[in-house]
Amino acid sequence: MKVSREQVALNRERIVETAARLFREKGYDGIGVADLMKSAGLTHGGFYGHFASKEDLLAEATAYAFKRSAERWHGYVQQGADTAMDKIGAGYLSVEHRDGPARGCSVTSLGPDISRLGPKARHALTEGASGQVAVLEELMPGADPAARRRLALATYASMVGAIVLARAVDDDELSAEILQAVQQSLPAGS
Amino acid sequence: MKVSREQVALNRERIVETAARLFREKGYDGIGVADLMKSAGLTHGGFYGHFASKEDLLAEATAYAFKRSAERWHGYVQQGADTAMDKIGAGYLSVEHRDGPARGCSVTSLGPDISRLGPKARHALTEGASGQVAVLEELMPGADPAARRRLALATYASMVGAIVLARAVDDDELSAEILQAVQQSLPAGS
DNA sequence: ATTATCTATAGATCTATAGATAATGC
DNA sequence: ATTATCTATAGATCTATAGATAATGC
Repeated sequence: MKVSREQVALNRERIVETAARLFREKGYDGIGVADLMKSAGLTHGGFYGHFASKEDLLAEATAYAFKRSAERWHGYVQQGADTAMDKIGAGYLSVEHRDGPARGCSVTSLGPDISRLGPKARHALTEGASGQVAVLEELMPGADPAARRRLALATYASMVGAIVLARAVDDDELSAEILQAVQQSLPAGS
Repeated sequence: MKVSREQVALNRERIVETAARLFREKGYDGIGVADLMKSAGLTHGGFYGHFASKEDLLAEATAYAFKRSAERWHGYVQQGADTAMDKIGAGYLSVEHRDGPARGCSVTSLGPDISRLGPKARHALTEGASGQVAVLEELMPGADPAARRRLALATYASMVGAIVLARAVDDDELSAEILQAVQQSLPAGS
C-alpha cells in the first residue's frame, strides 16, 4: 500500500484542502477524522502518518484557507486600487459568501471554535487575518497611516460581524439587510 | 425523588442559566448534557423531563442570554440616551467582554454553531439580535429612520466582528487594537 | 529495507431512553 | 396516584494507536 513520494505529497495536500472545506462548512466538531479522510479518498488510519492530531490539521487548513482568500483580494488590488475595496466588499458581503462558508472567510465560520482551541490554529488565524487587514490598510482613504490602520481594522470587523450575523438569523430579509447596510458603510476608495 | 412544583421550576431555570453560561464558554459541542446537569446540581437522566433535546435547551439558553444582555442595554438607555451608545460600546468592546464569553453576547460565542443547527436556536438568536439592533437604532444620530436603521445594523456588525476577532487572535496587542479601532469608529450620540 | 496506507480496535466519549425510587399533592 | 429525579445502559459516535500489507526506492 505504499505510494510514491509525489503521491504522498498530493495526498497530504488533498487532506488539507478537504479539511479546509469541511471544517468551514461543518465546524471543527462537525466532521470527524474518519469522514474527513473518506472525503479525501483515503482511510481513517492513514491520517496520523500525515498529522500529529486533528487540531494540527485545523491549523494547516486554516492557513491554507487564508492563503486562498488573500490571493483573491490581491487579485482585486492588481486590477486597480481605486475599485479594489468595492470588489472586496461586494464579494465578502455577497449572498454567495453567506451561503457558501466552505469556501469563505475562516474567521466567520471557525472564529469561536479556534478561540477555544490550542495555539497552532489561533496563530494561523492571526497570521491570516493580519494579512487581510494589511490589504485593507492600503485601500483606506486618508493620508495618516495610523488612521488608515484603524479604519482597516474597523472595516474588517464590520465585514466579519456581518457574515456571522447574516448566517445565523433565520429571517432572509433581515439577513440581506445586514449585508447591504455594512456594504453601504464601507469607506470609499482612497 | 419527586420535588415540589416550585422546586421543579427552579431546577429548570437553573439548567437554562447553567447552559447559557457553559454553551457560551465552551461552544455547543464543548459541553455534554451529563456535565451540564452536573453543573446544575442534577443528574444526567433528569434532563429529558425538562427538555426534549439538547438543541431545544440551546434555544432556551440563547433566549435567556439575550434577555440579560437587553436588560443591560436598556439600563444604559434609561441612564440617559446621550451617553448610552458610549456605555454600550465601552462595555461590549471591553477586555472583560472579550475574556468573559460565558456572560457575553451569544452571537460572538455561538453564532457559527447556531448557523448550523435547527430552527429553534436560530429563531432565538434572530429575536435577540433584532432586539439589540432596535436599541441601537434609537441611539443613532440623524433624522432619517432608514439611515439610522442602516447605521445601527452596521454598528452592531462591527461590534460582533470585533469580539470574534479579538478573541481568536493570539496577539494581545492586535486584540486590543481591534477593540479600540472599532470603539473609535462608533457613531457619536444622536 | 523502508514506509505510506490499510484494517481493526482500544478507550473514551456522546445523546437519549428505560425502569426504579421516593416524595408531592390530590 | 402521580411524577420529578435517579441509576443504569443502549447504541452510536469520537480520536488515536497497533500491527499487517504491499509498493517504492535505495
